[in-house]
Amino acid sequence: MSSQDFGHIDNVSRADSVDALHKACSELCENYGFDRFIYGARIPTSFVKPYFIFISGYPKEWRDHYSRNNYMVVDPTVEYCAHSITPLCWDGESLLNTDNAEVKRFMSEAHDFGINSGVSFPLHTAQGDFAMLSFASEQVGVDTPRLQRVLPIGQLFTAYLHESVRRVFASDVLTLSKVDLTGREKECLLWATEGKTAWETSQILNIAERTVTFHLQNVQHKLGVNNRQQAVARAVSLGVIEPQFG
Amino acid sequence: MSSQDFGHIDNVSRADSVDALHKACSELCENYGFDRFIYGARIPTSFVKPYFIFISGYPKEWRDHYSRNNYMVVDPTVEYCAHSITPLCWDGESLLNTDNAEVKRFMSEAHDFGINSGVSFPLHTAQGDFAMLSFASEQVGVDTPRLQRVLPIGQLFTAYLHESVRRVFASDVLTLSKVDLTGREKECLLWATEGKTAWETSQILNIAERTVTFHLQNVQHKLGVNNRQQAVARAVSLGVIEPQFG
DNA sequence: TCGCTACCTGCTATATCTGACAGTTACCCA
DNA sequence: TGGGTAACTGTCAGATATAGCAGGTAGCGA
Repeated sequence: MSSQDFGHIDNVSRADSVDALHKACSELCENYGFDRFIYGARIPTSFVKPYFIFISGYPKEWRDHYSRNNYMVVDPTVEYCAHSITPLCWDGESLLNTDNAEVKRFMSEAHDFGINSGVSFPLHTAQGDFAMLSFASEQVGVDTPRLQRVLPIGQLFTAYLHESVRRVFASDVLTLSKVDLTGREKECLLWATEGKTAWETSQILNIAERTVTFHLQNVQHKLGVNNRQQAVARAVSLGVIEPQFG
Repeated sequence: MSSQDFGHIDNVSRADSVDALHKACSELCENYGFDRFIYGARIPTSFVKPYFIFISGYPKEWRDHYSRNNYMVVDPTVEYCAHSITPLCWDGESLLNTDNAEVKRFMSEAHDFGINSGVSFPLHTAQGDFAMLSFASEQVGVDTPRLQRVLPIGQLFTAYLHESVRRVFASDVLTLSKVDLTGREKECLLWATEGKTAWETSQILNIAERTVTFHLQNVQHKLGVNNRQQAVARAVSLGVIEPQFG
């Protein structure tokens, strides 16, 4: 861990364009002796069709092949990162020892594009975002010293990177979580997530049942959804409401 | 970043008891010149009454005072970490400059217990857990070099720590997310989160409306919930279903 | 062959939600 | 004083969910 690493963190924090973000990743990647990097994020705009953001330092041909074949659902590093919080050190060699034919094919094709080993950093946010940053090497087999060096800064860098991505990609999709509900709306929604009916909630809050449905209707409109269960799903996944501390 | 740091990571990864977890945190804390540490996690067993886990190296009196006053909802570090992904370096001095009287009181009371500055590492998981690890110092004002040293390893350590916590605290609350739904059940649930009615889902999946409600009923029973909206809320917050990659 | 699981379907009665009607009260700020 | 917002309430019709009844098929392993 050198003070130079904070230069990388600074750079990515200050980045104000996609190019600057790309450059920051690229520099860190190179600095730690990796050949390629790729960052990907999944924003839960919808469960069926979420929004994806990529910043790629991978070969374009491999990226095209990857998306054409919908490899996101096959890629074992994605599978791991989507459900974990600690970095994954991987190498094609050992991942080939799988009984899953699809994964096997995937890894051998990655090999053809010079992706042989690397490390992936998973990230999850309170707003339901899932992101990961991977550094890849042409080198076959694990290089423990290099991995040990990159692990701490990589984990930290990924967090700052994603923060900047949300800032730079200030598009509509990312402002969805900025719906602000009133206190009552949140309360009614909270009890709805707990499986209470409008009548039950009315008893809890000491108001009329009609009032509860009124607030929940307003929530539905604000979130732009069809019905109560979608409102609940959205609110939970976007972190609009969260488990209580009190 | 020294190779000794991986000793800390190793220790926490291998920990098989609360004491061992406590020891691992304590050692890292001391190693980086901090006086106190505390780890807290919120498990979304319920939105109204989630489950909390603490591993505390804070003074017992302060902890008691803290929980008696329900300071979790006041503590600005908790507020920050609950919604962010990057570490927070804080010092009582600057946090006293707030217009919020409650926060002001909180910080000055923390000061009385020797909590004057520190750093907090937030963590969020795909299973909806929120956790944070804080290191605190009696020293007033920020010590930049020390912070720069601890930032990378702290972020990484927090991830491994939380992973171990979930392993060690293998109680019922943590196994809730292990409900396994059948393929059809997940599909029906997925469309329910998208605001589709049972009839609409039946059209999408080319099955009878009755079959959709049948699967959703099974989901409700498996999750042990009262109705569809609670099923949706639970499934989303526990990560039982997630935004699609395909 | 038996038991288990996933998956599928029909009927009925009641509970609940949804949407559109039409309001009232209180508070804060310009 | 007017305008905005949050909170609150009522009625009614139609859509949807819930809960119980009672089934059927196909595949898989003991």
